[in-house]
Amino acid sequence: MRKIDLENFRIATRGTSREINRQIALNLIRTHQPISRADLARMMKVRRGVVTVLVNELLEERKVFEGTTGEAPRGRKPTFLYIESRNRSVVAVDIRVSRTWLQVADLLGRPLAPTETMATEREPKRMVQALAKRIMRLIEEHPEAGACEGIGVAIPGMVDSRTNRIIHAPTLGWRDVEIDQALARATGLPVQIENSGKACALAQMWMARGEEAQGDLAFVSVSDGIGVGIMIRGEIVRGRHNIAGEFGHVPLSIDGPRCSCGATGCWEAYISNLATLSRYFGRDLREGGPISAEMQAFTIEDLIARARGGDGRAIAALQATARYLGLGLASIVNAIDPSRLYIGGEIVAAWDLIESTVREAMAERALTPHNMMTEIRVVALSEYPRLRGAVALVAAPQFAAPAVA
Amino acid sequence: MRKIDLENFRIATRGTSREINRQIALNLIRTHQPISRADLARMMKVRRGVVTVLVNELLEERKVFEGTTGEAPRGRKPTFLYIESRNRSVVAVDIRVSRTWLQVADLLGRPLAPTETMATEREPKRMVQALAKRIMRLIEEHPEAGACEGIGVAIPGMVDSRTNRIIHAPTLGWRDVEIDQALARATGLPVQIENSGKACALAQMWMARGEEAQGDLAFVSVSDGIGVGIMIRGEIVRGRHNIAGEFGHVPLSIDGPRCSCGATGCWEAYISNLATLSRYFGRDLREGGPISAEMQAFTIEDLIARARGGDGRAIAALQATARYLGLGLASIVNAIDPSRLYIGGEIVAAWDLIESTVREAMAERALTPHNMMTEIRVVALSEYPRLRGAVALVAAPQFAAPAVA
DNA sequence: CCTATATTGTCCCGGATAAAGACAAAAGGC
DNA sequence: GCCTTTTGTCTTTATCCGGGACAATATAGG
Repeated sequence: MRKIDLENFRIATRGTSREINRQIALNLIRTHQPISRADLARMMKVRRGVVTVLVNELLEERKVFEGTTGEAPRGRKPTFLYIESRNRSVVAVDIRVSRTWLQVADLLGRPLAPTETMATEREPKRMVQALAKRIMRLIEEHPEAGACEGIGVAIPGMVDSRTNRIIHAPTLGWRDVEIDQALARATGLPVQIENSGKACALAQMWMARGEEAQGDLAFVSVSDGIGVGIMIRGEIVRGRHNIAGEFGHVPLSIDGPRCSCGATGCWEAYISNLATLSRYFGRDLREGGPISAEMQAFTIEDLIARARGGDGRAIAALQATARYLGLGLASIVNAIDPSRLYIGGEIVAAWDLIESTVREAMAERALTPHNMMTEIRVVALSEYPRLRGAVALVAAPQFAAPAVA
Repeated sequence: MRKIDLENFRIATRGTSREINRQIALNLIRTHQPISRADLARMMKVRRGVVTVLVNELLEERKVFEGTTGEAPRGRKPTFLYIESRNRSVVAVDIRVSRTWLQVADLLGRPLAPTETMATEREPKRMVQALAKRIMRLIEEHPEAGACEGIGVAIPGMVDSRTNRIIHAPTLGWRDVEIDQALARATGLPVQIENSGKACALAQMWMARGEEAQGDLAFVSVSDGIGVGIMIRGEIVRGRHNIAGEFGHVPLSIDGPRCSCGATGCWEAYISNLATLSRYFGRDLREGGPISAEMQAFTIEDLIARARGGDGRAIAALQATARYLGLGLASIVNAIDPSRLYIGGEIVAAWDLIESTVREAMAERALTPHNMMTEIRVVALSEYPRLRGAVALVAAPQFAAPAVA
């Protein structure tokens, strides 16, 4: 039951019904392709006549195309409909401190070329220039991908959803930076920019099929920082300043270790990669002492390898992180009660080692038996969730529900 | 940007546009009454002809009525439209351990009779009988209120939103209890039942005017327990099992005092009335020792009175609670980024004493300057937020946006 | 009192849409 | 060759928004 926003509503006009039904049809084709007009009509519970009209419009707009004719046990054979994803591509960009990843994908998120990387320039203007150059080259090198419909950029920081400015990206050291318009000018393409946690959550919702596409979800990315994106009723939870979802800075213990945000005892201070490595090297989490050269050169992947090799201290460090991960997940579960949690980040490579600890910790604090059992899905690094998120930034709006009432 | 729920969508039919526009008109009348057809047309940016048709339907359904003619500097005088709230009433019920409150109100939440109370029976079946009897008497005693359209019940516990069963109400000691159907049978009226935090949030959103009706909000009720309700995009955040919003059991410190939920260090364990009183009486929060007879007879109102009288220990206890209240609010602000926070409960009687402490603590952990400044509104006990919430349970659905796509 | 002007509310017609059903097209079985 | 089944298109009808005309009502000014 939704209240109508009386400061910002949209009257239904003559075209509204058509718009709604066309978008439903488009989405059913997206999730069920290949599909015939007759099947569409059955799913939508309308007459085939209506579907014919809707599909004709979608064909004319080149949003779908007619493919092969299918098989039927009797009667006329159906002509299959598909989303027009040929000749329509998206460039996805994932900017992080360590490196920047790029990918060309189609509108449904399927990669059209191997993932590439480039160095991340710390100076925003130089970064935009380098990025634009790289994107143009990428597009030229892949003419088979077809016309690029836009660039999606995932950023480890807060983005103003109205102006698209980067308000603050702590790890990059960017504050109040505008890159979307500069990038759009340099490439001549529309640019969508969003916080990476929110982008990941968006992709999980839009690219899921069947059961997984249902219900609310939270995406938790465990990396240098903790990125969280929340989808409720098919929408990103943004809040007033588009900074909702910062569960990384909800405390586990208000007098816990110091966090990069200035507060103490944030979840992030317990489970970031730095926190896990610090535990292994015996660095004082609470005071945040100097980082040794040895630790500097050591990655979370190295630590996981040592844990698999039987290194007791590595195992202990991982298990401690796992426990705190589970305790924090319980906070999300109690606050949002999502249907599913997605976990990404380097640490999922050790999921088989930590899963039981995570679940136990979560069960400790989850309020109800149902809550304790909340499904957890691991998103492997090889799935490039942030790049998929960046694709979704461009692709999802084309399939979104029309705003009405 | 919303994703269409493909398992549960609604096609637009011939009547859909009309349904949408009629509901927009109804809501504009609700928030702007008295209002003329011509003004409605201007607000909706449609021709007056369309409004005439919509309003005629609303008149026929007895949802609005034509009142006096207004004044105009020139030209034909407008006939004002009003929501039909005469002859349509709601019975609101707020069940709590200590007592049960009742009120008769009109559809817009305006009280039609003084609030009444009755004892709360601990046995559900007996409670339903007593409640039904009391409600029938209340309706008989107030024939001027008009036909009762339903009973709204606010409960300090978790309610299954599908079946309307009370899953667990810890303070009442109820577990898996069904009272809505029994109450409906006994009274012959439709019954809506909901968690009191969610009901309060619903009322704040639906009964607000102007600026206050905009944006997302969270309602925090500080009492025996901590009830939280969250409204995002005009909808209650329910989650999968209708238990979302339990920020009361998000920790401030995982090794903090024991909480009634079984976990330790929950926000509730720091700021519930019991926690504040325990601080005053020097009772060990961490171990949760026995409650002295003196403390048993002492209420939070008594403590506030002593603080106002200059009792240093009372002031300290209140300030400690205020600080923890602010720290927990920061969690909500970081997680949801609402436009406004509403605070209810007995402690708001001391708001002038604790406000600065609350805001300082909130600022300590809020992530951005904007976040720190999140508006806080105090809801006095005399406004009976839970009763208003119970009214909203019955009234709001009549004004809700039609579910489409 | 009459006229011009302004405002409100109603009515009618045209174009767009969904609903229902008829019809053509296509394929297999007897 | 005819019947049945299935797909997809086309036509008709009722509903609804969009636009404009028009009546009703009130004020200002001569």
